[in-house]
Amino acid sequence: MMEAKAILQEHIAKTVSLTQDEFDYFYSHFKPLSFKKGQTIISTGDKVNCEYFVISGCLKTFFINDEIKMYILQFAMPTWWASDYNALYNQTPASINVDCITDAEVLCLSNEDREKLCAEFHQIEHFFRWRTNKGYIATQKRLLSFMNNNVKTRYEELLALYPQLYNLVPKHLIAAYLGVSRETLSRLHNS
Amino acid sequence: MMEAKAILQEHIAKTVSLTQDEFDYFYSHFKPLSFKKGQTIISTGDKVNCEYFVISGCLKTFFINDEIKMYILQFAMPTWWASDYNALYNQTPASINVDCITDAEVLCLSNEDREKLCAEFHQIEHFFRWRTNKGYIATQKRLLSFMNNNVKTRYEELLALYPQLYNLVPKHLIAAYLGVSRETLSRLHNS
DNA sequence: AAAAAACAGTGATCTACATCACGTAACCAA
DNA sequence: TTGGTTACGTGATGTAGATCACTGTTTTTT
Repeated sequence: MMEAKAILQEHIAKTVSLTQDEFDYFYSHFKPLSFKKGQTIISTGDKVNCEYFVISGCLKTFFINDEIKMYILQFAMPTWWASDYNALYNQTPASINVDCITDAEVLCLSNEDREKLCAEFHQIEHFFRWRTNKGYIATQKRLLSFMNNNVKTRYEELLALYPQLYNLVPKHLIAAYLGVSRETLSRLHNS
Repeated sequence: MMEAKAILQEHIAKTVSLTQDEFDYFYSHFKPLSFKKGQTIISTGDKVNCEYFVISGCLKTFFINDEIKMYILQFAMPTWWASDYNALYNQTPASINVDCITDAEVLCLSNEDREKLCAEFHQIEHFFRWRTNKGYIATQKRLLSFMNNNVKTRYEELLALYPQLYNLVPKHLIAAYLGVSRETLSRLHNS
């Protein structure tokens, strides 16, 4: 966990410049946590207080329909942020879940602390505006791809973007991200 | 166009409080524009300089695939913002289009001016962070609905959220928003 | 008012993907 | 080692929605 601070600092520095003192203060609000493969971080119905910055490992944020089907919104890799943002910002019970695909180390930031930091430091508010911006644009692109492309194209798009995923996560999770049955995904290889 | 300023002011006030002087200064960066039904605001390939705040009428932002199929990302109604945000923020050529479903009045804000205002006024940066937040959460919800629900459910969801749409926009545009053929949407009524 | 364009409904057929069912291999934990 | 769970592949069949083709109606343009 030695390098968690450095990883966050480098991540922030890509968008805004903080003095070392400012960053130290910023970092002091994060709580490092370790999780084992399979552990749950947020469950449907929970009160959501934090968002999570991934240092190592891989999380997934997902929705379960009819207690049966799972749809994955995001695979969260190192330097990605994950939470149920709807629940977090609106202080409603979680409607999606977050858990660990692999062992994972994360930094946890509470909603209150984020808002406090945003109010205290204009630069930090700027950082979070840009972070959300990127998420918004990426989600919009994914929505378009969903409307526009068939499963095979979306699969190739995903692997082009995140080649590590192919070996890191089981195929049925990739299917759940693509919104397709695992059988159909399996058959895609042979065509 | 008398009330454009009041409409924007009320919209902003829901998220942040600016003094009248601050708001006057903020407003001075917006340029009022009027468009006729059918007019194009942003076309694929354009350099995108502005985002648009809708005062009256209805815009659509959409993507055209293979010069044939259209997918609508957003119907922009009064007090909504519209642009190709990917192109706007990353200064790349537009990949989506914006045009007018009805006659429309909008307020136009340039990318430069937004960033300048955000840098000058912490509160304004805060406003734009929250606006993007809401867009991000809404887009994520729509993505989930896309994965999870069939056309009929998505159609009912849309009409529940925006009852005006049914009479305001032609059915084939609603089909293009739902990502379904106009024939299928038409058949939905009878079932 | 006439012509043209856009909008809307419906039948027939096609297809991508879902679902069900089954078999096999890999990876655990006791 | 063994039994159990999870992952993966593949055939058979079902179905939501796409596509094509045609018709009628409403709106816009001249």
